[in-house]
Amino acid sequence: MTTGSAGSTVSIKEVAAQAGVSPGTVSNVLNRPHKVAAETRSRVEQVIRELGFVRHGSASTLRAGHSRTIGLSVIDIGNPFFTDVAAGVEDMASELGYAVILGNSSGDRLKEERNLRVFAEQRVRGLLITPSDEDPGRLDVIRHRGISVVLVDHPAHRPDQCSVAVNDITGGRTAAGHLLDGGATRLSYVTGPLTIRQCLDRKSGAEQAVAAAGLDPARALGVVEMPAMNAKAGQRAAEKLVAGGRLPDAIFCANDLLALGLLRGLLQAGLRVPDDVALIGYDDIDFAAASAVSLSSIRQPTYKLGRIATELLLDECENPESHAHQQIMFQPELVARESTRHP
Amino acid sequence: MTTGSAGSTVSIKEVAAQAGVSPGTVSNVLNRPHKVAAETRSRVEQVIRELGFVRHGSASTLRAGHSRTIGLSVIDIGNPFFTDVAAGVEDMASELGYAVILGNSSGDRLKEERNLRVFAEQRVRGLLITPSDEDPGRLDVIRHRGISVVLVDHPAHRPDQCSVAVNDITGGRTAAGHLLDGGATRLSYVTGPLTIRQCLDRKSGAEQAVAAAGLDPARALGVVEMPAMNAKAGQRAAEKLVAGGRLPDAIFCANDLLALGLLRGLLQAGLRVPDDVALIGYDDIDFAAASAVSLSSIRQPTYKLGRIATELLLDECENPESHAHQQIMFQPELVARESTRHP
DNA sequence: CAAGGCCATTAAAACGTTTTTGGCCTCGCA
DNA sequence: TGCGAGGCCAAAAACGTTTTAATGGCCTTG
Repeated sequence: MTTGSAGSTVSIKEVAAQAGVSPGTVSNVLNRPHKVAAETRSRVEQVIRELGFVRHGSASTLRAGHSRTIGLSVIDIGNPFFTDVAAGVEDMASELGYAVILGNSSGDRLKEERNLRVFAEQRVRGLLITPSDEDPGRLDVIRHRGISVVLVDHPAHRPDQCSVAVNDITGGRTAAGHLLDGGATRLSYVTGPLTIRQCLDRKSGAEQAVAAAGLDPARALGVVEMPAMNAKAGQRAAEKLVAGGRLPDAIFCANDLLALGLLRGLLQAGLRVPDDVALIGYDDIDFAAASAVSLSSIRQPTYKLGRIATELLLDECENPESHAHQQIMFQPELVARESTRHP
Repeated sequence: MTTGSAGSTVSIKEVAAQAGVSPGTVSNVLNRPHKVAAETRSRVEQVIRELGFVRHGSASTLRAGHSRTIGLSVIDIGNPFFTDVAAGVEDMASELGYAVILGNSSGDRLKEERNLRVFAEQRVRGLLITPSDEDPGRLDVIRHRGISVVLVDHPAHRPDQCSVAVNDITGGRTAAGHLLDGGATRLSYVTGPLTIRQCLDRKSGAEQAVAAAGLDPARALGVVEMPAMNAKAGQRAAEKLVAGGRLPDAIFCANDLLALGLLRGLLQAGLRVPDDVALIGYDDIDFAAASAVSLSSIRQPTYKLGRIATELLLDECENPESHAHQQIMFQPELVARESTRHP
């Protein structure tokens, strides 16, 4: 008999009665075990097990003023990048005893607002968010409630704010530099909307690399801007490039989904990768290594991003006085595979 | 001035005072708008907006006895299959005003238990779970708390339980049948652990198809069982098959991740797909269509699975008396692409 | 004109914890 | 033996909402 009776939920009071102590003592066993005598403690713990007591999180939140949940708002849970981040968040949160409420905005501002509202209602202890645009106002209404916010995959512009990001300029420079190292002189950058910071930064990096190679970015770096960042858009980009004639020597895609679609389009058009055209993606998602011509990419520490962001957030929540805000910037890493194999 | 003053959180009492009504009336405006006079209602709503009031979810949960969150426990959030399901759950829950707490077990039973505990603490209104094994006992401790459970991608064995699943036997039969239709006579089934129900059911289906074609399953259907179900395992399976000589005419993989890895392994070994060997996967994840040789697959209504499961769950929670338990079984669908193009 | 019924609202209790305050008991020391 | 200190625990208030029972006013009806 290790579970309580069916259907009913057992409260701290019943545990207290059964153990012959007061509810306050049971609460202490739960939250400040060191403050209660060893013998009493073990007796209470025994009863807790016997009755199958589990704390009522809402009552706890109500009285304590804060919950043990954090909110995670991402732009596209279907993108393996965010999935990996979410896995990191979930693991770290779980280790620290927190639950994660997931909000997926799908890039829709209305959905994002609705999610923020839910987070506010749930009185999440803190919020992890990859903002879908640069508007800081929406976050203020959360912050004004006293909820800490950590930006994920987005550098904070203000010092009173933690953030965890990866240097996209370096990444863009590395990717383009790698293509140039392979002998390419005419590059294309296939990207999603340039209103997205990541896309824009990677473009800047690529331009830097082109300039550093003594070329004129305006001539040597064509830009193909697609409305979406998935495989379908990548394939359309390939068709566009092929139809336009005068293919570049090498192509840099703003993410791997685009690159995989592009790869397929190129192969279907009878082109060889990397012989006719080299190709590099971004994110190094699992599928990059598994595609027919394995895809070179720029690896980001996604899982780690999620873990660290969670750690920062909970440190800020639990130790507000000693907490030092940090804007962490990781460096991405080149992963060279077949799609950019140099001749 | 549409937001309340910074730092402090405004309660229902302050709204009541400001609007010149009692807290109970404000609560009624929130929960039973029809019970309050139109004029009073609009006045209260006005004040709510002005003060930026948002309901304290925990207080509400505590008093009302149930929350507006549901738990979602999946086996591997990194698998696009589950990601799609999660997206469906999240969308439907959000539409119905519920938040989703995500739990990822990574196939680890301990993590699953920990997640269930968190769900219990949070007093989730209901639970969606893809059980990682057949043990029903773990769920009983949740159900005994009065929390409704809907099984996802797993048929319920009991009539007092909702479930949403896809017929894996039909799927296996369809996949193998398609390969046989293409002229194959020697098949291989590359699968994850056969302790996983889905893997086993798909195998049964494949055996049925082979038998229906007048062949002996024991001879015509080789089975390659891998410990994992990702691309890496698929590639190793390819190496295994190639090294073993005597390749099959066609290969059926228990999921697309395996198939994509296998595809790469075959191509690297200089084999042509589908000319030398045909290949079909399972799940029809996005990447299946984007691989160099586009992958035939068995499509499951994943997103819909998530939506319907959520709908069933919340109907059960909100209308316990009128709710009729349902065990829904969808039929999967063949998606033929290049990897099984018949000569 | 009085009685009864209906409607909108209020007052107050309750949900299950946490936390503060204070009291008892024991132990050590003078 | 007396006193102070400190450890352990009990009692009670408080968190913000929901909900039930009660109240008051107004309208209808006899």
